[in-house]
Amino acid sequence: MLPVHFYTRPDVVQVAKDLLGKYLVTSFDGQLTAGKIVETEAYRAPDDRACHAFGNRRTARTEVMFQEGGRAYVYLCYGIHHLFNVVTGPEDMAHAVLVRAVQPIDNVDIMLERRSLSRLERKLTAGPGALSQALGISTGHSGLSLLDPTSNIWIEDRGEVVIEENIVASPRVGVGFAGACAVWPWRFRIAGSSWTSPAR
DNA sequence: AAGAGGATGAACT
DNA sequence: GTTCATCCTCTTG
Repeated sequence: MLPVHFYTRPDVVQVAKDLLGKYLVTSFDGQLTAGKIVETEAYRAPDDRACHAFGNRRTARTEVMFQEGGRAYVYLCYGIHHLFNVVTGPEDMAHAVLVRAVQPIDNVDIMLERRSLSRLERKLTAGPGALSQALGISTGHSGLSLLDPTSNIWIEDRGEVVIEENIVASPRVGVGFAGACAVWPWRFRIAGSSWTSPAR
């Protein structure tokens, strides 16, 4: 389990890069599933228009983003998809990292069943809605601590190092509404990974 | 109280 | 490449 100071650093862009190669793990009803994080995006209030907490506006939904780093922020997108984010930064800095894709690692059969798929293919966990479904994460888990030993969701360092040269940066996906912020290169992928989401 | 729109994915052509 | 499912959240009145 990653220590609290990994999450509370003030530079959310750096945390988004550092999450590449870490392992996102869930354990619900004794069913443990895990995937290696291969794609992330950074979101940063108050100056980032694409961030739900743009302008440091607090709502019931975004309140968790203002808490100290190390919690899950999960919200519903397009009425269907549950998108998993990691809250970062100290308290009152509404920063978060969206996990956009993982490589399936542990108990792939359980993930396949949750996604109603019969064989291992990229769409099992490529895309933020897809990986949340594969790992069993939903909006009901928003606000959960990733540091509490009794938590059902946490992130592990399994000793893998992704060097800067192997990180591909590009503009974030689906944020065309965000004006000038839309071109900020805050989407990060592990170079050469075949498990990242399709570019748009 | 009502309406608009979204950090997507799947199934089409 | 295009369409559309589907519902919560936020804005406006």
